[in-house]
Amino acid sequence: MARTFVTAEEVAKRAGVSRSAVSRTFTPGASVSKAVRRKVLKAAGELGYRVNRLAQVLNNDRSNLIGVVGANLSSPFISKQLDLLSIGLLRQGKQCLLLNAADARQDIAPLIELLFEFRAQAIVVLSGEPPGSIVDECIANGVRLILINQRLDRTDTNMVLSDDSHGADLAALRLIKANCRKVAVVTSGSQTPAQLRRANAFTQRMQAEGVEVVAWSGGPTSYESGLQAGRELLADKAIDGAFCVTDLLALGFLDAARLEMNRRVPQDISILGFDDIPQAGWKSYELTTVAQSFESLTEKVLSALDSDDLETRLQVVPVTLVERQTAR
Amino acid sequence: MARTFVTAEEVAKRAGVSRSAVSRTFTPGASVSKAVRRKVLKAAGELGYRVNRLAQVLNNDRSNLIGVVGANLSSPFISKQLDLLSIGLLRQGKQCLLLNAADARQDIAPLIELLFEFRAQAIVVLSGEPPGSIVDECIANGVRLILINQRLDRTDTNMVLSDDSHGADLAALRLIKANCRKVAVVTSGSQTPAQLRRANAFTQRMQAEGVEVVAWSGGPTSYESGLQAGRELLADKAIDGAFCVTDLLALGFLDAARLEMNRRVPQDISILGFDDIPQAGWKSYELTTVAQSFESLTEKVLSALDSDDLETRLQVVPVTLVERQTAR
DNA sequence: TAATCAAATGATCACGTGTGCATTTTTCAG
DNA sequence: CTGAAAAATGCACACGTGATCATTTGATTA
Repeated sequence: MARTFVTAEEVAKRAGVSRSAVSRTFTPGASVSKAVRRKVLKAAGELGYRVNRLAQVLNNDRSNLIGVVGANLSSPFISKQLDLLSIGLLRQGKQCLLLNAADARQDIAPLIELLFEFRAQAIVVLSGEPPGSIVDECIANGVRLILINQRLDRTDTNMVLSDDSHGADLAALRLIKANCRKVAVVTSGSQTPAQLRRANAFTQRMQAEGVEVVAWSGGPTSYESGLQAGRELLADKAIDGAFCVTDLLALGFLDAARLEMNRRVPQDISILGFDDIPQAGWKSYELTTVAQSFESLTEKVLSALDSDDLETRLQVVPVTLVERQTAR
Repeated sequence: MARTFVTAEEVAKRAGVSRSAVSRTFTPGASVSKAVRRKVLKAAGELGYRVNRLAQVLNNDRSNLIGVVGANLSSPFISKQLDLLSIGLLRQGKQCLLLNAADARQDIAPLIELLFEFRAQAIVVLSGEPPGSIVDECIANGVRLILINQRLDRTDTNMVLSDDSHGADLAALRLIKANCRKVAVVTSGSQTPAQLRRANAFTQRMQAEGVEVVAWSGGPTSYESGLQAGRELLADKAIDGAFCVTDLLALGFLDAARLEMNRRVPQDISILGFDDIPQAGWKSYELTTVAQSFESLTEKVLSALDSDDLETRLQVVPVTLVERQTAR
């Protein structure tokens, strides 16, 4: 028990060849005769030999390890993202070193430093904002850094993000079309940059159109926070529209409106979300929402990882309004 | 650009000490004088030195890498599991190497072999059944294998699973209490062992009580499959109870019943689920369900990883019935 | 001060690979 | 059959670290 792994040396001895031959057998494009290759593969199979990738990296320096940092991994939005990303990475022959930031407010710098120690080739940040010093360090060490839905004010980092402000604009126009006179904009208490961009763009547009806007903010980015928002905001009978910057918030708000605050949706109030998580399409909700394309986001991230051009730094993915049943 | 990482050698040179001193500075419990440690830390800080964990592993053989294999990472159940697990691993100072099996039916053997190459200390399987040969290989190489909600017929593997049959029993008793006369049991087409255990235990109990049971199976484990099940099954007006072996299925079934097949829940039909995912508690559903304790499951896994006793192989975590509004 | 002992230090080895280099074997054309 | 080119092979080095060991430094006691 607790035996150690088989080494190339042992395989070589058993096959009656040099260790180099073993190494070459498992190195594509290397020069080995058929006969030797066969002997090596036979011995390797019998012993259960596996190349030690950690030792490989030592003189290869291509670790194929991609660090992924994120929080709230069980939220529908992030988990979908992680799902697609991890599938794509595997397809690219890369491995996914996952670090959970647990709390979204937690500083992710220590996690990224940990990834440095593992010589990660690149780091994908699903949520949380890396401090500038860390970004510098990534560049200094040749580690590619890719931020999702995070906009940093620098030109030396890869950023892939949905078109938040345009999405917020779509939401605003939709509520105007629904003839709303007084609308709520709901964000979570964590106030991520993406949420702020959406809320601000929305508010700006609505006010430009002369519609009164009430802002609400609180709690984590969750269904429960949306519920709470609905309970508090809908004490005001005048509110006839709401833009929740996240679907989770919107679904909670929707339930509060219909089931607790006695509103008919969309007759009495129009409710819009953002993200288009699977639950938004469930029959009990049929939420009208601004859809991010998870597939496009992931595709951009993967291509940024794969290609060697460091040109296209900022990639904005278009969003679309998905009409369902919660807007008049 | 694409500069390489700083090595201990360079730090030593800058600090005017030997490389050994650098190594010792970063090795807890090693013998270094205050003065040298200070010089080393200063130089390391200036150069941005990070220990190379991959090189460490080479003569340490404690990689601290834990392989995690799973499919459907964006499903509420699996993602919650992964969330808790990755947090716990980080807290234990271990790293999480995530491999996404994409399709639940996919053979996970190649993924586990890949983890061998990275010298993973242990492997946690969230979903999918590893072939026996792989299990043998894990043991031969001293890699601890931990299966979640997967019961293998061998005594040399760690298994952590919820008490499926008891849970199914709870569900059966609840439907009997609701005076159901003809009930449906819904599984997905993937028919995982866990799903089968639940369905079988349920069916057995119901039939023992003289209640007629109709089985339905199809599609992936998803909301949509539950919807489909509801549409097809509820053409039969006699069905007055349903046990869906997964909450996702149950929520789809519930929506089909109420919104498409014109049933009142729970007056006309009682619907039970299994898992207790967050959505089950949402106000629009209020699903009565058998709850798995995500926390307990994760805790067992983590302790199995941490401790060195290989005694307790099979750990069964109790389940509880959560009463909400979908059972009469 | 001298003797004893603990602490600190540097050189060296081991970990498991891939690869450059020199050498040997095989292939092929004349 | 011979000579040249090509392919295959083994040796040795490098990758970056932790640990062992002998040696040196510093502190403590008589």
